[in-house]
Amino acid sequence: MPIAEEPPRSRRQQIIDVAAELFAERGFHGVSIYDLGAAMGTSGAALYKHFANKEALLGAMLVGISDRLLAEGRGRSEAAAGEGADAVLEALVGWHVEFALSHPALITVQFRDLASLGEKDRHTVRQRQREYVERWVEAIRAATGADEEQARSGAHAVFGLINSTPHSARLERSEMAALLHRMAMAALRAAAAGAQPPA
Amino acid sequence: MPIAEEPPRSRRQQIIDVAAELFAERGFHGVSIYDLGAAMGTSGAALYKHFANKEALLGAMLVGISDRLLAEGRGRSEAAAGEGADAVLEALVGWHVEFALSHPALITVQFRDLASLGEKDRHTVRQRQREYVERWVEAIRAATGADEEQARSGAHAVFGLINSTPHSARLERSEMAALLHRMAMAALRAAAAGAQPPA
DNA sequence: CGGCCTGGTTATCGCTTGTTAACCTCCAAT
DNA sequence: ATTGGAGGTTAACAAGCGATAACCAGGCCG
Repeated sequence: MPIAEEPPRSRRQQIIDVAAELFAERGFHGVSIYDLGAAMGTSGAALYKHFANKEALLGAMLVGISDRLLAEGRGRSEAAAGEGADAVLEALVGWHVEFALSHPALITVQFRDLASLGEKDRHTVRQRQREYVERWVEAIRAATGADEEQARSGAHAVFGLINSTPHSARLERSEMAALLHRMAMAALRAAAAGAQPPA
Repeated sequence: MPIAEEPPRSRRQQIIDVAAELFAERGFHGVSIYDLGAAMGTSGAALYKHFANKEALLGAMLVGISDRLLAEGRGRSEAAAGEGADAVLEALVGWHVEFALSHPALITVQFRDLASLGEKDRHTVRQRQREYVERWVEAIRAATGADEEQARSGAHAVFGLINSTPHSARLERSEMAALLHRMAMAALRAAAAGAQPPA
């Protein structure tokens, strides 16, 4: 049997977790297979029992995260759909803030080392990201009346805002979450102000 | 004479510019000296006529940018000081937006590859950055009444928002500038809402 | 008991990388 | 005219990298 995909979790995931930390600090190319082994308490080569190569490790990491981000984002926004357009946007913001605060390393790696991915994985991740952004675009348009391009650029800007978490991190977590949430919502509502007056 | 610092500009700066582009795409460790040479139309080793080593190139680049960011930020905020606290904040936002839109690659590299710097340069850059942030913190506190930690985290968040530019870039430049400006100001005013009611 | 996955080990290979050395070629100024 | 520096060349090197091979220990299953 070829190197399969299944072993449901735990060793593989453990490696991904410590790798995320290292990649976030020094970048994909800045971390050697030897470093990874050392951080796991094993020796470099052991990694190849779990991943075909270094690139595949990054692939599993980034596909995993973009998958989760999208799935949960979709779930939460659908759950809030009954409560109106504003509630959907709040749900998305809440989820993204929560995720960014819980996994700063993953956030960092995701759009620092996307370019180091193999073509296939990169394509997959990009697709998930596009779909995730699309959710946001729809929610923003519905809640604020912004036009499509405003909404798209606004969404990216707010990702940048929320993802800034790894670079500051002074406040307590709950305070930080509240701050980011507040700022993100205010920024989004301001995004629309170009075309329509606030609907 | 040891490898001096002076040649006022042009070849050295030219190298820094194309290096910034490459580093932004693939990261510091993802770009080889050979790649750099090729992008300059010369051959790898030629680089050592201008920089002591690869790290020194990155150093010159990041020290240069943090220098400029701080100097101009200081200048503009002082120029606006007469027109009130709000004008100072607007000036800082305006400058940062302008810079981010003009030099997306530099922005990307600055806080993607800071960790790859030698200790000395890293220290220098960090100091400039801290001073720059301090300007923002003061301006935010004066304009919104936020407390210190809120202002600091808020500043970082807004940097993230504005620096998101390289990742979206669909709108026309002037529209994008207006959008980012609007969003940034709204986010900053929302940052205060934790402690004081809006002053 | 015997077998065989699973997750390790060490040794080794070949390629790439950063860096240096030695040499060449224009200008510009003495 | 010559000299010297600035900027470039090719060749070579040592180190580090990703990857592979061959081998080994233990726990679970028949």
